[in-house]
Amino acid sequence: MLTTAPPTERDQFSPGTRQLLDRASAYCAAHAGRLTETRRLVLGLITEASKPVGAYDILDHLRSFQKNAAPPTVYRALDFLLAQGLIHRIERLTAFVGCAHRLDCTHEGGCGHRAQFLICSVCGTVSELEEPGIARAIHDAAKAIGFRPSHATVEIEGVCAQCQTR
Amino acid sequence: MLTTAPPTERDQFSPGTRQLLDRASAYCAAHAGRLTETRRLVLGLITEASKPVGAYDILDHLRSFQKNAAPPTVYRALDFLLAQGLIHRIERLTAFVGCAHRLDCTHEGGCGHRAQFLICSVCGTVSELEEPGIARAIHDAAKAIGFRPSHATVEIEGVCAQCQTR
DNA sequence: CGCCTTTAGTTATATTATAACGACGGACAG
DNA sequence: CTGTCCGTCGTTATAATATAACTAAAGGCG
Ligand SMILES: [Zn+2]
Ligand SMILES: [Zn+2]
Ligand SMILES: [Zn+2]
Ligand SMILES: [Zn+2]
Repeated sequence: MLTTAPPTERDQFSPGTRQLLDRASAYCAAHAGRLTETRRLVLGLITEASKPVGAYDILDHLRSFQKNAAPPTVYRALDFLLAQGLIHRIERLTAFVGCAHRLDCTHEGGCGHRAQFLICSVCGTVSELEEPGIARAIHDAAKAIGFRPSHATVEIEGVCAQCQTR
Repeated sequence: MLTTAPPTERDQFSPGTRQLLDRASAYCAAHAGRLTETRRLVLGLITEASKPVGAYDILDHLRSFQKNAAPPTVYRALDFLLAQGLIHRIERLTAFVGCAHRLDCTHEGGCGHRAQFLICSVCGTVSELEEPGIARAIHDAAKAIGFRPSHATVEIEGVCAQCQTR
């Protein structure tokens, strides 16, 4: 009889996603990290989603690949991907999105990636900005009062262009 | 024998805090809200703290006044205080701070209060900014891509001036 | 192979937040 | 006065998010 092997990413992820995962794998290797099977699956699941996904949503889907996945499985993968800069956490949604820029960053090693996020309250999508003007305004305001910033969370809620036309 | 009455806010809150609570009470009355006893205690506890406080920290302290307080007790008070603009939620800390500006706002009714927060990663204090430059940069960037913003969360992590000198 | 480091499995628990329903009390119309 | 309405609160249970702690396996390397 045929054995019922668990599905692989090949069954579930689009070619575009799998290509991104391959690039991410190379990126990790170049930064002293290993995009292991679990991490790759988690990044793939986040990439395939069109909206931010919660950790337990990821866990549910991950279980279709690995039946014994548990919360630490997901959180460890998320920690790694966050450290590599391959995903972002959206604080206001307690959810995660893929980074739109990291793999295209030309600064080899420690690109100071500072993004802002636009959250559409109608369709739920999140888009990522890299506006130097915002980063500069924040930096200047902090400097003016002697505060040394290390990281800024900027999450803008509103209605996206597409949802305004409906 | 003397009855062991539970402590009142008079026993626990400083005169400055109690004065702020009186002003907040008048503010609520002017905005179709009632600063009830529980809400007043929660706002007082947040005001007395020098750092952001979590909902369950508030609950612990609230129980010294009301022994049967439960999570919904605190969260309902927090929801009210957030709606009135008397406190802010710091997303990155999952904690709450008193608003530094609201009671001084001169716009009667619906002051469009848009603040930014500086979180010191050394001492844990949070200070509130109102930088028009940051708000404008955000608004301009959103407008440029057709996004209509309704609210922006800006939380800047770093080291405060005081902690840098040590 | 033998050793060490990283990664992952497993169980339990911590932390934050909300659902649901009934009771109570003041405001107010009749 | 009295009945109704509505905002508030008490209470119990549960949902949703996240981590601690320990063990086992896997991979890199001399
Ligand atoms: Zn990014
Ligand atoms: Zn939209
Ligand atoms: Zn404020
Ligand atoms: Zn400090």
